[in-house]
Amino acid sequence: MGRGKVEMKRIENKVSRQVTFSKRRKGLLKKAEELAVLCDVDIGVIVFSERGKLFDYSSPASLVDLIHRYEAATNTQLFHKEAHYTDDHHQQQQQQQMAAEFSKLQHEYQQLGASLKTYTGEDLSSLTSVVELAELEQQLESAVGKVRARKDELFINLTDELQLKINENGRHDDAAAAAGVEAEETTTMAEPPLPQSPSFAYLLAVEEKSAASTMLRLWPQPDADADGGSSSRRGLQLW
Amino acid sequence: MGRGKVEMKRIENKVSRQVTFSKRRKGLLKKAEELAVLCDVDIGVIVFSERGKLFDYSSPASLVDLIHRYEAATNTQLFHKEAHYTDDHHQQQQQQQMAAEFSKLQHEYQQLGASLKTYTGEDLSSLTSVVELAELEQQLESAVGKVRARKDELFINLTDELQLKINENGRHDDAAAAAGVEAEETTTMAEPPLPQSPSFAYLLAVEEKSAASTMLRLWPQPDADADGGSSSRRGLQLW
DNA sequence: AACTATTTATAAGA
DNA sequence: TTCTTATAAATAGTT
Repeated sequence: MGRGKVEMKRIENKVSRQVTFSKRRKGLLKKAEELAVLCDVDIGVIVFSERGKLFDYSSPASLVDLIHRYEAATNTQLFHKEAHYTDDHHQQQQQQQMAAEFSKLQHEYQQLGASLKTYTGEDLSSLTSVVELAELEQQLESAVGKVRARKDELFINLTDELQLKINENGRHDDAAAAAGVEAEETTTMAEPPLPQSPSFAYLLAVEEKSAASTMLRLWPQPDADADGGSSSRRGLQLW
Repeated sequence: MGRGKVEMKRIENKVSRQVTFSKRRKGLLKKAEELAVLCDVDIGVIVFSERGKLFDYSSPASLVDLIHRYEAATNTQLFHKEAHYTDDHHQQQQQQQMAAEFSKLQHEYQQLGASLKTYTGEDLSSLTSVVELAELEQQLESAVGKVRARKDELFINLTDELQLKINENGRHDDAAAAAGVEAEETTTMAEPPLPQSPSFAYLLAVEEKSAASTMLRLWPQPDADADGGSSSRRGLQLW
């Protein structure tokens, strides 16, 4: 409809193209409006110019509504709306699971804390019977035994090392009685009296406080058994 | 363009309207395509018939892409896409924070567990010096003292209650030596021998296991002091 | 942007 | 629906 037929291909002349775009765009939107009015239907038109400028028409509904209708009609929305929903859902599930684990861990943490307080004797309210208390007492004594054993082990290693050093230096032949007695605590047998050196004396002074609580202890089996017949665990302790 | 002019208003005749819709819709889409081709632009057309049927045209991009471009150009997308983004972002932050707290709690939980193992004597590897071990020993002994005190307190309460019941019943004048000895553990002084009753005997049997570990204990001050000079805490224990 | 020759779209009828 | 056709409308090329 013009002075000549136009080939249905891109107009290479830029000016012509832009002019045509302007004319035909106007015509398109007019046609769209006519169709919408005459036939009472929903129409939306989106046009982007070469430079990216937006021209649109929609009636009677808004283009946004039309887009939603379009998404609903084609399930195109899956590409972002439902994808988002899926992500959300997944994320929510993860978060809920993490919250549950968090809560669980929190509970266990509190339980552990309570156990520790019980073990420290700081809070014994969870133990209501004499039996329970006695069991805890046993456990604690078992722990004391282990700690003491380890301590003595370390202590003896230290003294041995010192002995070695002293022997290498080839001096210090004084008789040191007190140190020997304290070391006997765990070995329960006589060791050669340890020579006294300035550094060794310092160590003994540091340990004197704890060593003083375990001067003499005798019993059939020093094993730290968790439970069982405690009737066999009898002995004599002097401290 | 037809046999007569048409008024720009809804065509009331249904058939005419539908026919016109069909013709003009085709024309509109054709015009849209021509515009897109001739002018090399992006065009999208959405048409819903009265009955809701969708007719669309888009070129060269897909309608979905056009819709995205439309959303981008108008910020219409804020209505759901960006809202979703905001939610996501917020949710992610929350989740990260929770993850951080979870990790922290997990660490603290493990620390507590290690403390407990240390306290139990189960794992003393964290204590490398004799001094540390000696301190733990002291703490444990303090704990033992507290537990023992609590146990004895409970025990004495029990025996007192029994005594009361027995006195109310006004019978049973047998001499019960063993029970008396066990009660002495904490009181450290002679109490009148407790009369023996069937229920009391039962209780003693229940407690015998724990009571067996503290048959006789003598020392200047039975206080369970946390620290201080332990040089004064000496005594004799037979169990 | 206006003009106008011409093409195209389409209303009405079949 | 589709075809026909008279005619309204759109628009290419010109000014």
